[in-house]
Amino acid sequence: MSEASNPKPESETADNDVPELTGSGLQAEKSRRLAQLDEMRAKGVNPYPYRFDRSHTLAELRAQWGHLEPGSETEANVSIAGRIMLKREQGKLIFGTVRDRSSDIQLFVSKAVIGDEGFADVANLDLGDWVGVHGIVMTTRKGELSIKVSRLELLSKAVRPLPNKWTGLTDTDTRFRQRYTDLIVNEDARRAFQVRHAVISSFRRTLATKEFIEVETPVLHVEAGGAHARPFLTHHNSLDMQLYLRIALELHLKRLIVGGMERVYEIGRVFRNEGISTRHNPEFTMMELYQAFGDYSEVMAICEELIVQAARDAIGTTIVGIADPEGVVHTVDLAEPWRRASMIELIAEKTGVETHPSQPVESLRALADKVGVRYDKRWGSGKLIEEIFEFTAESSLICPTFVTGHPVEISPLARADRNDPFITERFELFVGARELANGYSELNDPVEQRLRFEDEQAAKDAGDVERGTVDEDYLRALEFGLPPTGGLGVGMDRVAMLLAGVSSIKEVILFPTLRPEAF
RNA sequence: GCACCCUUAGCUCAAUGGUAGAGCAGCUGACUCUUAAUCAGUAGGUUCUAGGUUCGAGUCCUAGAGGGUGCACCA
Repeated sequence: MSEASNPKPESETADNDVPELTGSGLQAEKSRRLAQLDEMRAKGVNPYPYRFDRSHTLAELRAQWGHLEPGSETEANVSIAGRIMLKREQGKLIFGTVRDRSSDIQLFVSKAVIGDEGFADVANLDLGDWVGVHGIVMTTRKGELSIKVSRLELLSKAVRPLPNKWTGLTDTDTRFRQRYTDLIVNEDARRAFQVRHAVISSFRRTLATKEFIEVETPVLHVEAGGAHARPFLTHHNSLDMQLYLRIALELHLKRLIVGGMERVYEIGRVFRNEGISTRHNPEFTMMELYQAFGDYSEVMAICEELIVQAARDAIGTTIVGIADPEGVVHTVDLAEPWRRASMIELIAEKTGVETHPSQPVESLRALADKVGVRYDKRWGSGKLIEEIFEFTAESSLICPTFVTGHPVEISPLARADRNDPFITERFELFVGARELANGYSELNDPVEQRLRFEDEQAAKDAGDVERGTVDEDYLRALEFGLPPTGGLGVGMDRVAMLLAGVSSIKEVILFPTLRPEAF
């Protein structure tokens, strides 16, 4: 602590023994800081104390004293804690910036106030150190709200230097691998995760007002059903059995509707063993809800309400900028009524050709050829229609759009449309050309569900690895009676992306999946 | 999986095939109202890895590693 009295000559004599203390490479820098810790311990000071009691967060401090006149000095003695982000030394004065989770504040450290020893301790602080500060609330002559420091204690030493204080950390690899560093120096990163949190908590509040019950269902599945995706495979030792990580929440949640819970939802991680892109992470977060006695139009309304409310809660507005696939940003008000259009309507809009899943595959293959969609010989009319839709129309769906009327063939868990046996009462929500949500009137006829499962199994047996199997327990549940039910699934990461205004899913997943780093 | 691009100091970035530099962070010194403080000085490099071409490679070639973007996959 008394380094003012014996500053550097000693460490320079030590240079001969500890060459790492010379220079300013990373190793030398760490050695220098670790040596400070040794000096503190030698004086009986614990450089890693157990706790610190603060009187105010920095936001509370700003709320209470944010409007002081320049040159004011209060009687208010406060204690705050945070991380040193900036330091400006000026002879017998040191200015510092401390940041906590809520805000930041300037420290005003005067040698005359804090004393020689305390002043030397402050001078020895490095950017990144955690400190607890006691002092008086004041403003400088220029009006900057500050704390005139009477005492400062180190709460934890940063042994490794922070990235550039002005440019921050921009290397994406390092940002994602060392998310802690990213969060320290990049305001935008902190903000994106605040938005994500606000979205999820908003969903929970909205659903609570509608009397939905939040549940947790298994992640380890005997059969990976509820979606078309390749699963991750794992193994349980004592049962000596193969298990899958879930690819969807759907089938367990609907069992709960059979059980009479009527309104359930789950926000949970699902896992799909597929490619990684700006829109895909192998593990991501889905919200699925099921509501008894409702159909797809009812959950469509809930979907709209959930997302509009989340926008208000997370960013305080329903107006967002949405980039189209060309990168042009469109200003969109999410509060406006969302467009509803059927898949075959949208295909007709783009191609001028009327399609329907009842048509023979040949005519749809001809259209696919015409618009340039590659297809598999095993695909039926329904799958062809979906592919044609994705290829021709999807990229133009910038404003929120409910696409409805998916063919039965591609919707094994959705109920057929009450007016058209070839399509389902299903919708997908597209915003910014990205699929955000999916919902339908749930198929509750156990006999028809078995036939659909058998079609899935046949496709899987024919080599389509993403298709499903016959889930006998789920069929048994349906045999006990699933009431009319509307179901909804929302990709929470993508909603967070939309509202945070970021273009990569990695910006809203704290620790995205990466190859392991070589150490 | 395929194509293209990137990898240089702790961080952000320079460097016609010809002695690897700067800013920030660090260190030393000056400075009692700074705000990315300023000023003077100083130190810091396995140029991602392994080969190759060349009198000479951060730069060119080959292979590999990691990352990014696009495509494929993703109902």
